[in-house]
Amino acid sequence: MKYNFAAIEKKWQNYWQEHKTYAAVTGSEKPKYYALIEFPYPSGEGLHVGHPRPYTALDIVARKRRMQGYNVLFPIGYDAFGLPTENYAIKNHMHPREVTKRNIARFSSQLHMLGFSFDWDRCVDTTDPKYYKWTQWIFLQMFQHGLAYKTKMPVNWCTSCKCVLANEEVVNGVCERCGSEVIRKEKSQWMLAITKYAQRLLDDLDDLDYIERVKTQQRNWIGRSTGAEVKFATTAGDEMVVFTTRPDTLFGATYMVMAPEHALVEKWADRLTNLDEVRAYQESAARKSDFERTELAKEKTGVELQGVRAVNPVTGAEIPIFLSDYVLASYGTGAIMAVPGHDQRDWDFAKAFGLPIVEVVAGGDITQEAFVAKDDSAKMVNSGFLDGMTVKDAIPTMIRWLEGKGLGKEMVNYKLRDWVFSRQRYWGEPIPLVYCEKCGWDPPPGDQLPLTLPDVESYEPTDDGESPLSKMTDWVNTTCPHCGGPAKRETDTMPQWAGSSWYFLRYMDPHNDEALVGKDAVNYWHQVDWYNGGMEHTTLHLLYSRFCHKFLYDIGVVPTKEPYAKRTSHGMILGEGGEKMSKSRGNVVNPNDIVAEFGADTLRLYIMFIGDFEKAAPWNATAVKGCKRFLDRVWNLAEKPAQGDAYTPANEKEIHRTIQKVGEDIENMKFNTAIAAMMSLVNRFYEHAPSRGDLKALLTLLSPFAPHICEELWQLQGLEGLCSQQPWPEFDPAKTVDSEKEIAVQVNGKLRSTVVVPMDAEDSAVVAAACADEKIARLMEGMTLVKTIVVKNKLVNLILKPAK
RNA sequence: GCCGGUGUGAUGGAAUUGGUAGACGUACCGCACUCAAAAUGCGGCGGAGUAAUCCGUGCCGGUUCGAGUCCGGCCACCGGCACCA
Repeated sequence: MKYNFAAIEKKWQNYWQEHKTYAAVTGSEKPKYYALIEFPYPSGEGLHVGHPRPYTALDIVARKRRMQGYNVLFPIGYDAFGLPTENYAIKNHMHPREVTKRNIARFSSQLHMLGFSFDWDRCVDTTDPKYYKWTQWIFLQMFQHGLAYKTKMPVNWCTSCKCVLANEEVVNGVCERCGSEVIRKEKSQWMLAITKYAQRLLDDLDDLDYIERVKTQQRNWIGRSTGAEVKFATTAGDEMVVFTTRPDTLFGATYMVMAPEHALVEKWADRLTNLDEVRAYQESAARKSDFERTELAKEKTGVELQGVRAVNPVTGAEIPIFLSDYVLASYGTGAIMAVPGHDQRDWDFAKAFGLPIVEVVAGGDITQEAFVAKDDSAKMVNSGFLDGMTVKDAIPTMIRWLEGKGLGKEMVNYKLRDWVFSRQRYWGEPIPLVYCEKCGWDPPPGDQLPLTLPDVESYEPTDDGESPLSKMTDWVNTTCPHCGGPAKRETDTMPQWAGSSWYFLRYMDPHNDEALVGKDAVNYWHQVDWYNGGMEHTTLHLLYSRFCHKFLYDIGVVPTKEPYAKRTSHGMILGEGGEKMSKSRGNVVNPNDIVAEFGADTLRLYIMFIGDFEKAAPWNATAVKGCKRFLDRVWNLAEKPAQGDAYTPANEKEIHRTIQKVGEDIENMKFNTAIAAMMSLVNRFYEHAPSRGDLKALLTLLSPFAPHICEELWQLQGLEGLCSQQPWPEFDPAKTVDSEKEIAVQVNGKLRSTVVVPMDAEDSAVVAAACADEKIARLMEGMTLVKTIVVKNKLVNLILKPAK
């Protein structure tokens, strides 16, 4: 009989679904294991061949854990709010809800087709009111705990999406999603105070089992720097507060710079003799997009605030104050002390504006460029009481001096900004707050959640920058829950990342209407044991969800500080030419086509065999055949019942080794070499006919990778139960070793021959065997053996010198 | 500019972490089966050389009995951050 993959795969998928073979059981006596993949955004295009890579990898892990006796939670769901769906709906005059429904149905059937062992009863959909009730609930909790606040601020505005973006969503000055220009716009926005968690998000990384590049990327994004806050007196009376990482260079501060948006400018407006010039500069800076600001980075621009001067607290000198957009309003205090001798940006500005440059750290040539010492052992000069000290000592000395005078203190700053949490679009969770002129912001009357998304006539984004919901006056106008007076609902919706910040908790208890997750469930499942996802989410979803989880920990909803114990990441599947797969390049491979031609098991196998799991790998249409051939060979070996449940002596050692190799490789995500090992075993079975016991071992090892064919062959062998429910096979280390070993013989470090010696042979015996070798004996003629190096069971190196 | 990563046959990639470079697969070549082709099975496959041998893991140098692996200096490509004081 031929290997009829289509029929076999259908048969077993139906069987698993009917029997709920992969259902997770909350409260089971077995040890629990929670394996998680990032739930997909159900786009209109359906799955492409990149999706199954992480899915298959963790499916393999989940299946192996089940065989190892764990109660496994391996769930799936849909992150379905978001712009692509909304844009599609607008274009095709459909309701986003309908588009979402259709896309989810398509994704579901494709995921079923690939035979993943998801617990489908736990499927979630972020756009389901029963789900987003709890997304809204979390937001309200944050609001009530002072972590959500509304403020008018310059935000990133995508000119095409007509929507605000988080910093994390702006890439090289353009919209991460559509690539359009992003400009700065003053808007009143809901914010989440993720910065309050910056230190914890940083510290707790240390104990997590995340791959290193994820940790460093998050650390860089959080961007902690230590230094001091310093107060400068001004001739206007107000203090100017700056942040600096180099308080040791205070003697070299020859001027001050404030961000163009700095609040003191307004306060000092009356005193400024060049107010028109200042206003003009402010306006030109405000008009610049982020992109332009960074583009023009080389040329420093600015304007002096004439009429007010600052006083350097250590030199007592009056120094000028400038506005310049190289100082960012959103970092530190929005103002700096400029030390042109030792900061290149300050140096550039000082040169452009003819300002004095003073050397306070010795070792460079400040007439040529700013001197930024590579280490902190450089010596202070022109710095009064710091003279002669190293930079290392001068920093704390200066901080203590400032503290003593009440002029400053030690200070920590982060690059991380608060999370802009409103979007002016329709297809998102409504923010459940109402505004009353008298009472301010409050949860809606009756505090009833979910606050469902009303149907509107048009989903089009508006040109005035307001959400489409703002046009729904019936819905917008409501009553104040405090005073009963007229109030208005918030019309912005939440960003895409809201629903995905906590979905892993919902999987633990997806049908609970009383709580976002029940105590029993969360105490049982605890946290995700292994989470795999894309690097592109490192500073977005992954950081947001850690923040969200820490907040839920603080209010007692979850028992762990961190959501994910382990985080790994997969490389992208590229098109045949090594370029990214995309519709416009026309190089997208549709998994349906591969499944139709070769079957799901072949696709799963190939996508895991394609290369190093962590690295990008180009798709190769002809190489898929190799995996199909392998399964054909397995089929031909095992389709007819074999005899004998013991391992065949000829195959035994190879089987034990393969069990060890496959088991270890799965744990280390080296799926490609695990498959190579099984291919080798099958090649051996073609030389030495396998017993039924040999085949059992092969089928159980292979079943996490290619579950359908293994289940079928298990049955054809007349074996009991399901292959996928067998215990994971054990290996005996003693049976993996050879009795004899071929070792390399080197002469003066070069490979010259090989000899076979008994395992663990004595060094002297190895040397003797080597010298007895014909080729070696020839090389030794007329030479003296001066030294031998023996590496047990590996090689022997003979050092020879010409005999004199 | 700063921080990561990568560089191995025609090709995707292996290499017990300093110990026989190229496992496994693809492509290609040969043989068997076939009228023939496909499929399948078996064998070959880094380069040069008839051979003995020599050369070979981006480039240059070093450490070592021994380097794809460690160190120093370059080059190329990929990713992240980027006027963060």
